[in-house]
Amino acid sequence: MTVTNLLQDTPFDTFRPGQEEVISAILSGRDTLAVLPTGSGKTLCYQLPAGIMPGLTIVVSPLVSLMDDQVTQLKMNGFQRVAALHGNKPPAEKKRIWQKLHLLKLLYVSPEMLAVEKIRSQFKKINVPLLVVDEAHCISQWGHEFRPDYQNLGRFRKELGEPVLLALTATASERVRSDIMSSLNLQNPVIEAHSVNRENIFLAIETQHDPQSRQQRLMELVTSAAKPCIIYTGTRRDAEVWSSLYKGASAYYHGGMHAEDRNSIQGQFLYNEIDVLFATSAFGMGINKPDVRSVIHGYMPPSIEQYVQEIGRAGRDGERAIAYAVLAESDFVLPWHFVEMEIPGQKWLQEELLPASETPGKLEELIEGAPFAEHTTSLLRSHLIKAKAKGSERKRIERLMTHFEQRRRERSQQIQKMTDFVHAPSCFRKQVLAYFEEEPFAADKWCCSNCHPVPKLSSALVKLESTVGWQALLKQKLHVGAEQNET
DNA sequence: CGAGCGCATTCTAAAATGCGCTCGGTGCTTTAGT
Repeated sequence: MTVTNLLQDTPFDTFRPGQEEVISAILSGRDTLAVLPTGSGKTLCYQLPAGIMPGLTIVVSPLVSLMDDQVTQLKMNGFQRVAALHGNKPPAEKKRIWQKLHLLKLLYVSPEMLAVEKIRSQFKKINVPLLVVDEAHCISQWGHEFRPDYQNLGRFRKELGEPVLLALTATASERVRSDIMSSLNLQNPVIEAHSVNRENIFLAIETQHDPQSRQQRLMELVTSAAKPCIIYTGTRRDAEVWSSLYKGASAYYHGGMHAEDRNSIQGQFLYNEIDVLFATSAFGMGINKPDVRSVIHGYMPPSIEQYVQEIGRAGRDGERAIAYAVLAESDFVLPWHFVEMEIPGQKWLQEELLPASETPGKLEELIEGAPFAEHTTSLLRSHLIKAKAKGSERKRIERLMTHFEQRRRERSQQIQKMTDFVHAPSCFRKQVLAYFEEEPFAADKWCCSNCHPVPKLSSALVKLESTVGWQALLKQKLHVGAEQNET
């Protein structure tokens, strides 16, 4: 039986690029790292094997909303033996899932769920042939500081008896790939990687001296930009203020809002009731809106990876789009502040933490009052207070110091590379590809502001309707019936 | 680091200036049940 025959029981006729390779690798028992662009049907890569392999496939997913979306999509496609287990579920439903665990083929969970001892022990009792880590770049992007449970997935896998592992993501530099592989303990995995290059997105970057002129320029750009348009901001306040300053209809979106409001705004943007959205980096993961024509950055992302992820939300339909960044001097400072807030420096470690560890009770007091982000405080707490029973204190502090030093170095390098990137006079596309260690490529006319004059944002749409539009339309017609649900 | 806020100061007033303080991004979880 060939892998293609497996499509018989699905709504699909053919595989998209990469899917067949990934599925074959999994079915032959190989660990797989799949770096596939959004829109390439990543869900099928584990849905098919999960249906075939005996037992329960566990999918680790970063967001509750993402889990629920996937479950809804799969059920709509006729795949019923699937559920999501998370804290927003009413207790009665959670209980039902536990009782029917043996009837399920796919179960979505968060990494935090897997950190709960009682939950892990339940999973250890059943047969788990395949463990999937969706949006696997989170291991590297969030796992070190923000969501440390991402670092424990490797241990969880070992506890389950080393099931086959599939790591899925849309963007992963060499650094992120090796981070994923070492964290999940992937031995000699099959790597199915496709280019991060998005030929249809024009890259433009400019720097204004002061925040006022940036704000003014940003407003001009948003006004003339082809819609729908996402404007990424560095702070929640900027998202709110700029949204109120913008003359047309717009909305804002950030992590400090109530879930209902976030859902409602997201829905309105998805269904074109709002075509201008000012958002922090909270917006985007798992959002599949094909026709976003412009992504405008009013802040500098802390890494090239994050920049690529955010601009990648434009032009998913393959038609032309523009990614525009308008930066101000102050933007180059903000990411350094987040490093300061999350990773204790040598000075604090040497002059505060080390002396405090000599006096009983002083350590707790120092950690609770430390000037760091909440998740950093809890990391210090769990490493130095809760873990007190084992090992010498001095040794544990020294290990932490080495760890923090390395993390500061890594984060600093990412920020520095991003800063160098926006200032460089050479082709932005070539720079991005070089960062991802891909072959150099410069698009003919639709490339970047260092290669060509920036086209008028609104012209993107016009051009598409007259020239590229009919081709896309034809392609769509020819593929009717073969379309897969994007996940 | 630096933007933005409240507050005090400042030539009897009013608006402007300056000081010190605060804040700045991403999300998950606390199984159930007599």
